[in-house]
This record gives sequence, structure tokens and C-alpha cells, in this order.
Amino acid sequence: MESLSQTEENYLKAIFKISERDGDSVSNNAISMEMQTSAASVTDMIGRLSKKELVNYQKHRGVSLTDEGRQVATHLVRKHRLWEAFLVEKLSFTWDEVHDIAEQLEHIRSRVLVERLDEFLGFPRFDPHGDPIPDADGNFAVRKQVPLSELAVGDEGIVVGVQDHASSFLQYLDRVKLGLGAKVKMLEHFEYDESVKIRQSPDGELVLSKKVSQNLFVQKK
Amino acid sequence: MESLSQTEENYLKAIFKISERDGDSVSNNAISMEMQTSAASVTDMIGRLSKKELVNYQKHRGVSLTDEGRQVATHLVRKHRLWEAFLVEKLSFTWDEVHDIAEQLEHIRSRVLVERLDEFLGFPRFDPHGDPIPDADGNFAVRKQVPLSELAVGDEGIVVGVQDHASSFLQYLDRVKLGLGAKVKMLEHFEYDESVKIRQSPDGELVLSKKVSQNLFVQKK
DNA sequence: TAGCACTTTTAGATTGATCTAAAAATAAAT
DNA sequence: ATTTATTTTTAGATCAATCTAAAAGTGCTA
Ligand SMILES: [Mn+2]
Ligand SMILES: [Mn+2]
Ligand SMILES: [Mn+2]
Ligand SMILES: [Mn+2]
Repeated sequence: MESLSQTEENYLKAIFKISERDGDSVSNNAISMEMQTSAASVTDMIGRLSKKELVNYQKHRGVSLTDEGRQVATHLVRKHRLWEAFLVEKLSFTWDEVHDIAEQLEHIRSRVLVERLDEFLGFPRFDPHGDPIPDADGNFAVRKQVPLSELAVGDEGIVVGVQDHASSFLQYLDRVKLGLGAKVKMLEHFEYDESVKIRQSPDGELVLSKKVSQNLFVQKK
Repeated sequence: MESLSQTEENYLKAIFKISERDGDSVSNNAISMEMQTSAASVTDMIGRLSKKELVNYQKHRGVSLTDEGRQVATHLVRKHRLWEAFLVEKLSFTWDEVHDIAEQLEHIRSRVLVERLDEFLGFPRFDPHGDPIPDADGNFAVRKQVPLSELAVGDEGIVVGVQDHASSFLQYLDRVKLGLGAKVKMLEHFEYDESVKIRQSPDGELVLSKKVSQNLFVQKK
């Protein structure tokens, strides 16, 4: 268990992310996409991670994280999200500004630091984007949430997360006052372009494109 | 001005540190000592830093920082010390625990982050070890301080800094209640081993070895 | 001034991380 | 079941950062 390079950590995080999305076996291709590197580089790195028993790997068969690899990955996610929370809660960054800095901070090595930070923040369970912060054992809180687009007419809900983390999307949400915690009620589905009309508490009405309504998570109330 | 690797940054910081101590022209040897690397590696790196115009260099002639190199170095020191202050002030680390974590945090790249952190901490002028935190332009506060060993009998002072940052020294100081801010009065110099006896406010008396008294900075009162 | 000690540079290798181009394997389609 | 397309691996290079061993340069000392 000598310590990993940032690059190795980034690969593990990428593999974790993809396997959460697409299932346990992750293709070279998906990794090279996510990491923006050549397929050859991925093959090479997978070999190294495999030698360190962080991934299971047989040629042409895809990779999956071992328990240890998964631990490393979830710990990175934990650090990433805690730092994002720190930046927003304590240093008044906005939710569209924190990701890139957290990408760096997540590689800081100090178990104690992470636990102290967690405590300092009051043990937050979700990050500024509504994503769950795993606990020290790598367990994620689950929350029953649905894309806003799936609310039936008349349903009410609260915005609790975003699917897309692009700055432009987050800034758009700020502009239309649909940040985390916003109360919404579905008023109408338009068949034509799958846009929706919602009421946004207490008195605003808003039409949202398909893309927006599918990328916003709400909790039904 | 493409961005520097952590290694390059560490070399610049080392060169800065040595030149503060020993004068502007820094030898290969001193750097290899400070960085714990071979002289050959130093020569190699110096070549690279020179090509990037971060140091002035002619073979066998020693190196010195250019203005740009100096800027980078002082900014690293600024970040290092702000993070140390953060760890102590906000996350309740002790002064002997923070250096290694700050060695990592100092490489985080985000101008805004540094300025926000500075503000969050209330613009501290000194770090937990009493070292000055340079401002954004790289200017260090100067403070007239002397090693405790140089107080004359009867002189009073306040502990404001340490020369040696070793954990064991810092822990020793905690044990004998000689942290930053402690009030001391010189009572006696012992010629035999150059130890000293001091009064430590309000009522303690303490004998300190030469090594200790030379590594503690006080401000005369 | 000639010799010796110490410092610095060069030469040559290694390791991690990356690339492109080509070969091999797998998956999809005809 | 062949052929074709796509994915994955290999081969061979490059670049940064490091090392050891040897050569070259500086400078002190007798
Ligand atoms: Mn993020
Ligand atoms: Mn997030
Ligand atoms: Mn320090
Ligand atoms: Mn310090």
C-alpha cells in the first residue's frame, strides 16, 4: 500500500464513476473518453493498477475495481465533495466555481484532515450540487429523487440535485432561481418539444426545456 | 508562463529559502542538501528552470532567482503559511502537525482561493510558528526579534517565533509552556554550557539549554 | 605552481505517464 | 460464416524526474 500518484487516483475515480453509471465492467474506451487520453495510455495504466490489485483485469475483458480500488475511489469522492462544501460554505464560492479546485484538493493526503474538515463543516451529507458525501467507510446516502421532467402535472417537489454539473447549467439555474431547495410544482407538459411549465414558489411561472428538466433532480413532496 | 510542476515549485522554494539564509547565489550542493536529491538531479533541474527564466544560471557559478522565480517562491510561502494558519485556527491542529499537510496544500492552484482563505482567516500576518505571511506582492513583514539566548539578565520579552520547526522542538515548547505569546524574563546565563535560566510569567522558573534558547525568538519589551 | 579535495557537470539508465501508428482481438453486419 | 468495423493491445518514442558512476572544473594548500 505505498501511496498512489495523482494520475493513478484519477484513473480509479474515473473507473468508479463509469461503473456507477454503466455497470461494473468498464471498457478501455469509456475510460479513455472520461480521462481524455489515448486508449494506449489506458491499457498501460490498467496494467499498473492491476499489478497493484486495485482493479481486476484480463485482456480484452474490461476492468472492475477491487474492494481496495473502490475504497480509494470513494475516499476521493468523499474528499472532493467535502472540499466543495468547504469552498461554498466557508469561502463563499458559488456552486459553479468549485469543481476544478476540488479536483486538486481531493488529492491531499491526510486522513485526519478529512475527518477534521468533515467536523468543521458540521458533517454535511450532501455537497453543493446535491451529491451525497460518502462516509468514511465509503457508504453513500440514498435519496429518492426523480428528474423534474418526471413529475406529473400537479406534483410538487423540491430541487435537490443536478445531473449535469456544467458551469453554464449551474449559472442558468441561479439566474432562474432554481438552486437547491427551490420549491416547484409541475403545471404542464408540452408534447411538442417535451418542455414543461412549472410554478416556482411562491409566485413565478417558468417554462423549462427538456434538457433542463431532465438534468434537475427533485424530491417529491 | 505555462504552469509549473510541483517539483519545479519545490526547487524554487528551496532556492528561495537557501538564498534568504546564505545570500543570493545558491550552490548546487546546498540545493541538493535541502531537496534530498543528487547533485546531478539538481544540475538537470536548474537547466530547466533556467530555460524558463525562473533562475539565473551559468555553469559552476551558482544560481539565483529571477524576479519571476522569486514571485513564484514567495507565493508558495504565502500559501504554505496561510494553510498552516487555517489548519491551526480552524481545524484545531497543533503547530507541530501542520507542516507536512501544508507542503501539499501550497501547490493548489487558484489565486482566488488564496485570497478568500486569507480573508476567511482575518488576514493573519504571522503563521502558527510566528513566521511572517507575505502579502500578495511577496512582501514580508519584518519584526525586530532576537534569539532568547541574546536577552541580557533582567530583559523581558515575548516569544514570537521559532528558528527550528522540528516537531520534537515544538512539542517540547508546549510541554514547558513556551508557545507563541509566552512572557519571559532572563534571569541568568550559565557560562559552563551556555544554558540560561528564565522566569516564565507569572511564576515559573525554567532552565533552557543553549540549543533551545538559540532556537526561540523573542521580542524585547 | 602543482597537487588534492571538493563541487559540478556529463553520460547513460530507469521509471511513470504519455503519445502515434500498427497489429491483434472482439463484436457487428451482411 | 465471412467480411467489416470497432476496440484493445503492442511496439516504439518522448518527456520529466530521478539515479550512479565517471569526467571536468574550481579553489585551497603545501
Ligand atoms: Mn465536483
Ligand atoms: Mn459536487
Ligand atoms: Mn511549514
Ligand atoms: Mn510555518
